[in-house]
Amino acid sequence: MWFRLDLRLSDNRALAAAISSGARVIPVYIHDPHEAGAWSPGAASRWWLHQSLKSLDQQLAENGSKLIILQGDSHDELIELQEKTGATRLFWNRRYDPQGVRRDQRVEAAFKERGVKVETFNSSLLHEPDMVRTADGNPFRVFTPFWNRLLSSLVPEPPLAAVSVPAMPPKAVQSLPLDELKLEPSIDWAHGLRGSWEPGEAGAQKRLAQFVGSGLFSYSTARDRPDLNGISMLSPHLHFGEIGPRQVWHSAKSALDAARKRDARAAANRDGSSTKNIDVEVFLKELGWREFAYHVLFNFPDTCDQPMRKQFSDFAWRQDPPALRAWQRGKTGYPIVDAGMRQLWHMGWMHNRVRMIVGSFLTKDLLLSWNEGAKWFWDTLVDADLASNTLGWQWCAGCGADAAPYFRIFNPVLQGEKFDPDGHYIRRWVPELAALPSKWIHKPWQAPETVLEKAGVKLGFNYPGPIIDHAFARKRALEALHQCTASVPS
DNA sequence: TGAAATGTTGGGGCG
DNA sequence: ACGCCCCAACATTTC
Repeated sequence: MWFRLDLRLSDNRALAAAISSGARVIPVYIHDPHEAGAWSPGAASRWWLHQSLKSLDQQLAENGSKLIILQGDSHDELIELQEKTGATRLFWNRRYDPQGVRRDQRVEAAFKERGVKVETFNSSLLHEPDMVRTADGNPFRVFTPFWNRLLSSLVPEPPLAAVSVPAMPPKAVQSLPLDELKLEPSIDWAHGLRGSWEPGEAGAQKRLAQFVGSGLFSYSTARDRPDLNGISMLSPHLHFGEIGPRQVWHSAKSALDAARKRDARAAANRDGSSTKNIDVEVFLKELGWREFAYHVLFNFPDTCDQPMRKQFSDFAWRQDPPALRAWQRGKTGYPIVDAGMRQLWHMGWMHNRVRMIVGSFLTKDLLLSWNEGAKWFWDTLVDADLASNTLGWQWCAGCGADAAPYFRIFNPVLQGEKFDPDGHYIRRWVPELAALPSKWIHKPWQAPETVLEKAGVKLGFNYPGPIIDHAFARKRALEALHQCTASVPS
């Protein structure tokens, strides 16, 4: 059983099939740092991967089995392993990113040639990324019709229960010690990650239970509020396959069914206008965006570097290293932007509403390339996922599938006031502004001198003034992007 | 899964 | 009573 981004024992189809084959199962993970080229896992992802592998190995140890860890070219290592063990079959769950697909094809061909049967499964998506097409046979480029089509043609199969993995003889194969993969940082900067997350299947299940139990039925409104805990935070667990989308889907649906039954029993004198089904619908739609991201990346594999809309191919994004650095480090002078970037730096994750705001700020206010944003997120996010990251950044820049139109430019002050009305999110992540009254916390440069002084804020000294004037930046972006998009439609 | 500019409406002040 | 102006509130259009 070749583990990759499916580091769990429950609802793992390849693993379940391997075990039910009745043969002795060798669980193996192969670390190949060069395989994905520029999109090899970033620092935050490697930290997570280390913890997740450790967790999986512990789970396997409880069964008397263990995770065999290897390092090197996947194809070569697997061939060698097969020769050593005489394995007769190879199981894995399919990858759908371009590099993963190519690698899998190569391995599959090699093993077929050697007479070893390869069996592959889908455990990471609700659908095969090339399952649905528009009426004229093309991949979808717009989310809503994609999702409608998927919903009408998809009955997510129920998740599989956890399996117990048969014990392995003690000296079956040599495994590298996990530490030897050097996934963890040599200078320990990961305390913020440790304090925020529990990588591994158990941690994923806890998150899911927590969300379904207390956040699901306020999701449709609370999801936009970075100052609340209204979201599942499952993204890194889903990325590493510590939990699968079928499990999430099923859990949300079951909770809805249960709630409906309760409501029906107690419904005597209520109007029955529960919005629970809306909440669940909106939540499941987010799984849908994940599916859409893979649909797009699978069918347009060069979009991780290249804009999908070709008129953006030679758009003159500015070069401005100091501005880029200010954005990365959360020192733009716009509190909501800085709060987001600092949250990212601290915990390897950012609320999605704030991702849109910082993405708009980078690409439209600063006119820096979305590629820069994608690279930074790739290195700092624990949920860095090639499909979602690519779709998200091209959405922000306006050059991708179902992207924000060029004139949609977020005002960081208004966004802050709308989605963090009491400034709690700012106070948590930008402590130098904590004493400012809510009225000014999203625009400290407009606050009266006396207010700033009382709050201990010295603009330009302990908190930067705005790195750029938004009204000016907006006009500049409109002009540049209008030029770019006007010539050729689509 | 925006924001700003521009247009419209209607109440109230006031000559 | 009437017309005029102001302007807030809301709606529509434009970027």
